[in-house]
Amino acid sequence: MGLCDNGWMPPAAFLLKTEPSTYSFEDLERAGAKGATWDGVANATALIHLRTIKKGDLLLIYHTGDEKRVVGLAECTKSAYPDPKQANEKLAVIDLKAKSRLKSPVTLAALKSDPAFKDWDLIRLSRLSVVPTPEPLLKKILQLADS
DNA sequence: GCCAACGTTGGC
DNA sequence: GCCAACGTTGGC
Repeated sequence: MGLCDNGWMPPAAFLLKTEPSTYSFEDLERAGAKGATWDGVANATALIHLRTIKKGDLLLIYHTGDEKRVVGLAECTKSAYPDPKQANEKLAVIDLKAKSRLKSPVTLAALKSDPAFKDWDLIRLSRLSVVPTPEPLLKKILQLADS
């Protein structure tokens, strides 16, 4: 007997990176309740993480480039599935909708300056675009965002 | 299967 | 604009 026989899993959290000039949190907000499909993830490691994202998981949206900061929260509305626009079965996407903008965005600099985050993949693997986010770190980020 | 060359991401 | 830190590709 496993502990998850009914298929329920507590919501996990992930950070998703995006270049805001390509697709921003504001774009996701404009998509409203119907949300959007998060596609374009091609990196093998990022895809492994993306495929573990389930409906109901919390998503931190991070802007790369000039901003380099966590700007908003979103929620997965459809667990990972093969990209319908791609022939390659390995490519996966999720659906998501915006939840809320962070009161005060959390900068990469702020995260780097806090030793609690030093082993986190966002810091360790700067090119990873889908970053699993352990609960304690999620809590810290949400605290920093409200301050 | 190794590795040199090249391409990409994203921070600096 | 540069480059570190990857990942990918293709010749051998």
